[in-house]
Amino acid sequence: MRKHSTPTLTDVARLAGVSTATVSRCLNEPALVGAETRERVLRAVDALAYTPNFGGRALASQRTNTVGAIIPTMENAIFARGIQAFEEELAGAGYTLLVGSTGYDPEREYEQVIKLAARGADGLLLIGWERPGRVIGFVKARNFPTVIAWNYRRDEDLLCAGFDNRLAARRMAERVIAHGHQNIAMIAGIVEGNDRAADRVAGVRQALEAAGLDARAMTVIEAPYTLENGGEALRRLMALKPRPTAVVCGNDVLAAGALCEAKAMGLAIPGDLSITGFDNIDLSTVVDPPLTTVHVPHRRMGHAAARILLDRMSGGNEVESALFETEIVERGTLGPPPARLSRKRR
Amino acid sequence: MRKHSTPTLTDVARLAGVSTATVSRCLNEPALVGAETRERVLRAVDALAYTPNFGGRALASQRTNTVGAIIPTMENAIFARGIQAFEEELAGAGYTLLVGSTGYDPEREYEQVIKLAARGADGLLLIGWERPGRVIGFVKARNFPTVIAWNYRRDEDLLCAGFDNRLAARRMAERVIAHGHQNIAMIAGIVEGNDRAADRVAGVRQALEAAGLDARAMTVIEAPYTLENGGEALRRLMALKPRPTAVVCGNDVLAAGALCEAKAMGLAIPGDLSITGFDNIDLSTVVDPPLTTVHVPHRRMGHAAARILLDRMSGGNEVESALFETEIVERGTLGPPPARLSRKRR
DNA sequence: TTGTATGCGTTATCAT
DNA sequence: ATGATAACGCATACAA
Repeated sequence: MRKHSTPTLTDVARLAGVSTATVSRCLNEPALVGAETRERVLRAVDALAYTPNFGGRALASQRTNTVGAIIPTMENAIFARGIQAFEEELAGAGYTLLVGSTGYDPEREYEQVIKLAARGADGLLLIGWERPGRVIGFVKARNFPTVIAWNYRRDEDLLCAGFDNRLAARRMAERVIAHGHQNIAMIAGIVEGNDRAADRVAGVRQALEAAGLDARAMTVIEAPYTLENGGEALRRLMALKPRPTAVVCGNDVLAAGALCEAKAMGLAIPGDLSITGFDNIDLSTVVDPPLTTVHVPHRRMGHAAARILLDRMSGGNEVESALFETEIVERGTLGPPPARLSRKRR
Repeated sequence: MRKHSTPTLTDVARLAGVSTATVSRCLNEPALVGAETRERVLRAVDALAYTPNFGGRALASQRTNTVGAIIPTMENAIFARGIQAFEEELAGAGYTLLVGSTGYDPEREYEQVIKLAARGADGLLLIGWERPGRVIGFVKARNFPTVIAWNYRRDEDLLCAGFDNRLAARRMAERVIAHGHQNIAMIAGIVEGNDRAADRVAGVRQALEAAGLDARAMTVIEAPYTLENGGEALRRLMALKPRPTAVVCGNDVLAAGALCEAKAMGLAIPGDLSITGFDNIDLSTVVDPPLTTVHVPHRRMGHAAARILLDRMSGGNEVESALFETEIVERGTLGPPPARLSRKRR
């Protein structure tokens, strides 16, 4: 006896008194089979609780109706909404989504790509553009249907569904500057190997420069996206002299962490300090005061990514990359800087 | 040309000038092959960027080194930590985790089980006990290695790694009562088909009863775990006369939503109203005031579930179900009831 | 140590 | 409309 014996096509065929070919047809092209036979076969399928073996099917048909998505993390909600939408659209077309995460480690991403390819994924979604050459090399060499999400870029042979992280961050920084801030610091994600994080820093720098402020003097603390890191970064920022009057964060989680820590330090938000987020995840509405942040149309982006990929997988070539607009949602953490300039003078 | 042509064992064998069997051995049992041959084979593997085809391997070996986990949702963080730990332990033993979600729909859970079985999963993790008979029927009929997590129960043939949801909720309610509350309401998850949610309600009822309060009179609002639902439920609760002085929530997300709404209504927490959560996810630390909630040792539970499953998959039978203790973490949302009794008298 | 040969469960081609 | 049968890519029992 096998470990847990599973009925096979042969079992069904025997029980129904037909050939395996007929059973297979019943399941895949029911139209090609006689009504009465079909009846009998389906009864047998039911009786045995038969389910087609995936490996066998993949081997014989060279397709899996499976696509893989590799995201940096499942731990926080950043990717949940977009991937969910991606999955929905794919499911509608009969595809199953397999998702793997890397913990922001490029090496693990490569492993995951290989693994998904070995599992016969028909297509692939990757987050962002910056990664070791061999991942892209693999994808291009195999002509593997792939879509890049979460960051927009023009590219000769890879399509994407994303937004302009640099511009979005720039707009937010401009808004902060418009409120009167001159001394702005930033808490960003780890920039190395993460083009979204890097672009967000670059965007803030651009805004400073355009406003005639010293962009290179801006303090940027990089840290993985956790509440604790946000809090710790804020503490370091508040030890600076002069203190920044606004902290632009590359992510809502960092911003929420910073916000809590600031309150714990007795700072009034936004009275003493302004803080902004990025992503507009649920978390940003529930902190007090709620975060002023950048809204990203995650769901639409996920849907678009799926449509692009479906087109590529079916050999199409007409769909184009999709660029999405972001939007600033002003809530409670951005205000004018405190009017303490006089203090210095004394 | 195939859609995206992938090198096979045969290609590697040809290039290395050996048989396919030798190549296979090189990859699976390197010790059994000569050093010089191995060298040559591995070079060929590298040159072709060969990766074993998963379907072929599964078909030939009848194993996939894959286990499936089916969870109600990936949307909020409830399951993230535990599943992460589960995955880590599994990865250490060479297994890959596939996770599917159901949106709390039992029908979809059945589909996912079938799908994972068809994909050749060697084992399965399910959340909680209550589900339509055919899922359990399938698992038992196939003798499919399975572990139940997130809720402890003694069972003749299914093992689990979980905690006592009823008792945990009861202890929390006892704590609330000890603070002097007599009029307690509850915001719970949807109880139907969710034994964790049901047990938590039952636990609170037990505590009331044991304290001589009218357990059946307690108002319970059931809702899916979202911030909005928590907020809306709170509004309904606050319309009750007399108003409850404490709201016990079956989940941190509901509690956070309720907390925000309460503050928006101008209520002081815990001065005017006490609120408690359940799960101790990150969210609970970042709201203001931070949530008093029930800590669940998610990581240890995930690890234990993995060890149980690994044992079952390797034909073992010695590991037992694991029961974990929970712990109340008092933070800022539980206090004594407001002393307004006099008001009624006037 | 290495090679030969068979079978895993399915699909797809070709007959009938 | 249905049935034989040859792949698909790999692991493994057995032979050498």
